[in-house]
Amino acid sequence: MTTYKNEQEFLKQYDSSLYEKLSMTADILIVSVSSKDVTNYRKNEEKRMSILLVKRKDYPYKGKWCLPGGFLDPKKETLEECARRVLKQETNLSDIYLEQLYTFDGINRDPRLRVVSTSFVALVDKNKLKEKVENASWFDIIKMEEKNHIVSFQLDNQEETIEFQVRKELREKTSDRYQFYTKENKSLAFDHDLVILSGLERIRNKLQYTDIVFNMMPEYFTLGELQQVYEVILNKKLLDPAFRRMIADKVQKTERKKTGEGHRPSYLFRYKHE
Amino acid sequence: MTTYKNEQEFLKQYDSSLYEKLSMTADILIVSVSSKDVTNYRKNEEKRMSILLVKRKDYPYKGKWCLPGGFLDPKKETLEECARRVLKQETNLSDIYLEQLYTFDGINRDPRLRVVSTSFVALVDKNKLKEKVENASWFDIIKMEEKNHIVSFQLDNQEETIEFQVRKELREKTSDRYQFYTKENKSLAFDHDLVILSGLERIRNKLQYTDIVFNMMPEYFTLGELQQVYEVILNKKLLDPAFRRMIADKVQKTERKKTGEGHRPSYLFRYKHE
DNA sequence: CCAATAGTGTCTGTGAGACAGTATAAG
DNA sequence: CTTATACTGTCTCACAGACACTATTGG
Repeated sequence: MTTYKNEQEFLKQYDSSLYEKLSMTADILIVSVSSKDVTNYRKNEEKRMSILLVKRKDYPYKGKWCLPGGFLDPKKETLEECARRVLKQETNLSDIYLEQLYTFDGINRDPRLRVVSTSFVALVDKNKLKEKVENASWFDIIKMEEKNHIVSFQLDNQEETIEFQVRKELREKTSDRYQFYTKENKSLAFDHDLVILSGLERIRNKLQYTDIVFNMMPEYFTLGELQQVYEVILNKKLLDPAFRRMIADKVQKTERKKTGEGHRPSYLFRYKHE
Repeated sequence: MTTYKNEQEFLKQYDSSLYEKLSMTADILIVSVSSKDVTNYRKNEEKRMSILLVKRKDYPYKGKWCLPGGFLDPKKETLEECARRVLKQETNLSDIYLEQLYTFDGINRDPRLRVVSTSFVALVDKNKLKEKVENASWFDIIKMEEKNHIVSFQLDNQEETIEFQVRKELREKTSDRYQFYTKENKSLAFDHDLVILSGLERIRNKLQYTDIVFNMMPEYFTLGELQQVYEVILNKKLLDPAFRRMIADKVQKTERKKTGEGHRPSYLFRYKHE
C-alpha cells in the first residue's frame, strides 16, 4: 500500500471495491398480545402472545412464512431506519418500541447469496392496528414449551397451525448463552425459527427488569389484564398479592372501571412514567 | 419479476448484484484484568480492568487507537469466525470467551465507504498471554465514571494516557436502553468509544447473573482476588460476608495457600462448574 | 344465591446489608 | 507488637411466597 500525505488524499484514492461485499437485511419480530374470547360469560378472555408473519411470494422459500424484513439500502439508511421502514409498511405504525436483537449470519442462511441479517424486536399494542396488510398475518403462540433442551412451538392464525422445534445448546458453562439449531421446521423461511426464539427469550428476560410490557398494553387496562400479559410471557401463573406489589409503583389508578364482566368490576390503570 | 417453476431454477437465474452491497467488519473488545504492584509490602496488589487496543498504521484514523478487528470475508467465514481469526492474530489464543455484542452501523462511521461492524466482547486471562504483539497495547481503565449522563474514561498503557467521554441518553422510558453519542474523543478511531462503553456495560450486567468472571481468572485464585475483580468491574466496594455468601457455590476450596504477603495467608480456590 | 374475578391483610422464611469480632502471616 | 488481610458469627430489616379472607358484579 502506498503512503498518503493525509486522510483527505487517502480518501480520494480509495478504491471501495477492494473488500468483498455482501448484502444485509433487517428482519423484525413484531410482538403483540391478543385476546381469545371464552364461552363462559363470567370468565375473562384469555391472552396470548402473537407475532406477525408474512407469506413469501417469491423464491427462495416461496409459500413459507417469514418475519417482515427488507434489504438495507447502504447508501441511505441505518439498519434501524430500515427496520422502521419495514414496520411502517407492515403495520402502518411509527413510534413503536424497536430494539436490536442479534445479527444472524450463517453462511448459507439465504441460498441466493451471502446475506447477513440484523434482527430487531418490536412491541406493539394490537388495538392501534387497523387495516389488514396483504400477505401478513398474526399468529398466536398457542404453545411454547421447553423440554430436554428442545423448545417446541405451535403457532396459529385461525386458518392454519404451524409447528417447529429449536434445539438449545449451552455455549459455555460460565454464561447463559445458548446456540440455537433448527430441529424441525417445515413452515418458516430462512433461520427465522431461531430469530423468533431469541426474540421471545429477550422479551421474557427484559420483562423482569424493565417496563417494556406497557408497549403492548392499551392506555387503560386492568391489573388483571396486565397480570395475564406477564403470565403469558413468563409462561407461568403469578400470585396476585406479589404481582400487585411488584407493579404498584409502575401504574397509576384511575377513577374508571371495567364493568359488564359478570363479576366484580375492576379499576382501570395506566402506566406511570417515573 | 418473472415466475419460476421451482427454487432450483430461480437460484440459477438469480442475479446477485441486484441489491446494493456493503462491507462488514468484526471488532472485538478484548477485556482482561491486570494487577498494579503497590509500594507497601503488606498491601495486596490493586486490580484494574484492561482492554487491548491497536494503533492504526494507515488512513483512515492513522495513528489513532482502535479495537482489534478485521473485514469479513463473505465467502468463507461467519462474523464469529472472523472475530476468532482476529483474536488468534492479536493474542495468539484460541478457546476464548467470545460473545456478540451489538451491530454498529452509523452511515458515516467509516469515511471510506459504508461499513457495518458487528462487535464482540472477549474475556481473557492475562496470565495466558505471552509475547507482545506488534502495534497492540493493553490499556488499563484507570477511570470510568458516570456523572449527569456523561461517562468519562481514562485509559493508560504506561506510555500514554488517553481520555474520552460518551453521552448516554435513555431511548425510551419503558426500557433500560441507551443511545450513546461521542462527547469528546481525540484518541480513538471510528465509533470505538461507543463500542467500549457498550461492552463494559454488558460485562457489568452479565457479572451479576452469570459466571463470566472466571474467564478472566487464573485457575487458582484467592477469594480476595476474585472479590477485587468484582469490585473493579462493578466499580464499588463489596462487603466481605455478602460476597462470600454470593460466590460460595461457584468456587471450590483447595488445600493450597497463597503466602508471603505480609499478612494472614489465603486459601486458593478454583471455579466449580455446576 | 352462585360463579368468577377484584382486591387486601398478614404470616413466615429467606437472604442481603451491616457490623463486629477472631485468626494469622511478615516484619 | 503492628499492620494488613482472611474469614466467620450474627443481628436486622426488607421483601417474596403463600394462604386466607372480604368485596362486588351479572345472571
